[in-house]
Amino acid sequence: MPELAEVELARRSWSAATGQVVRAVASHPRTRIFRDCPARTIARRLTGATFTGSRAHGKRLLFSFAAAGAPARKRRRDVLHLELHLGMAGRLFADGPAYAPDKHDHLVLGLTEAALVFSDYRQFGRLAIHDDADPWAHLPPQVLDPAFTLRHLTAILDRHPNKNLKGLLLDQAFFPGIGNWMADEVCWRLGVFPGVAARRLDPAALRRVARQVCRGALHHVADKNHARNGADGFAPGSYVHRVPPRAWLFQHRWKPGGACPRCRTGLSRATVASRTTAWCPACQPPM
DNA sequence: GGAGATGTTTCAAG
DNA sequence: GCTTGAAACATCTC
Repeated sequence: MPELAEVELARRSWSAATGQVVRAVASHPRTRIFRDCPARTIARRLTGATFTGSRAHGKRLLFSFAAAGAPARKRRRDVLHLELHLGMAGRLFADGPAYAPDKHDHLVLGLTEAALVFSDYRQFGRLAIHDDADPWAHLPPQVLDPAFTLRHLTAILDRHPNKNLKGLLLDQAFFPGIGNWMADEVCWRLGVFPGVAARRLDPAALRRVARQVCRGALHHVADKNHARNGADGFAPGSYVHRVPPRAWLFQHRWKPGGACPRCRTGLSRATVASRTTAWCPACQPPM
């Protein structure tokens, strides 16, 4: 599930515990989640560390800690980061410090006043520990970054003239954070069949629509006024999961007999770029 | 029981 | 070298 907005929600669910100290780390050490970094390494490095902050980039999450025992004045040097990817079914949530881990809770950070949980029944998610000051220095610009310029996008399209639009949108090196439903949403708003080759696209229109969909997804799914932890009567740490409005393709793409919210034509479905893809045959005629 | 899944990596083939 | 496509991963839901 997790795309841009849900990753942001996941980040916020843990960030409420910023400032607390990790007292204990519990895990299911033999699961695939730990294929990049052994569970015991994570437990050893994080125990005693102070949770100092978090960032998200596309579908990646980075939680920063001040190492255990570092004098306060030196803490800026003794940073370590827990990087996390939610894969297909991973989720993060916070609970009380006495939380009892469930079957698929692969990592539980026991903090002073909360438990931070990474749960993932499919185990496509992954974890890693970084020591560099900025482990994300090499990542490409995000769609909503100022650096995601028309020139930047035009260069991508020029380099991959035969790649199709859907495949382009799903590539995290080009459009970090865009996943299957957001890719379909962009194609639909653009009025372009997802299988169309990059060389036939208008870079300015693609940039504008991709930014619209990213902004809209963050607004509708993870707006701070709606989705803050503890807001709307939800328990602290729980997910508050909104969905985009009915005018978005999102609301119709999985429904049997789902119709285009713009022209009411029945939606088509097929595999494009190896992923299930929905589009409107009238608004996005295959060319 | 079988198919498919809002993801990524790897590998083979064109 | 570049691109595409399929398989693999593990488990749940329909």
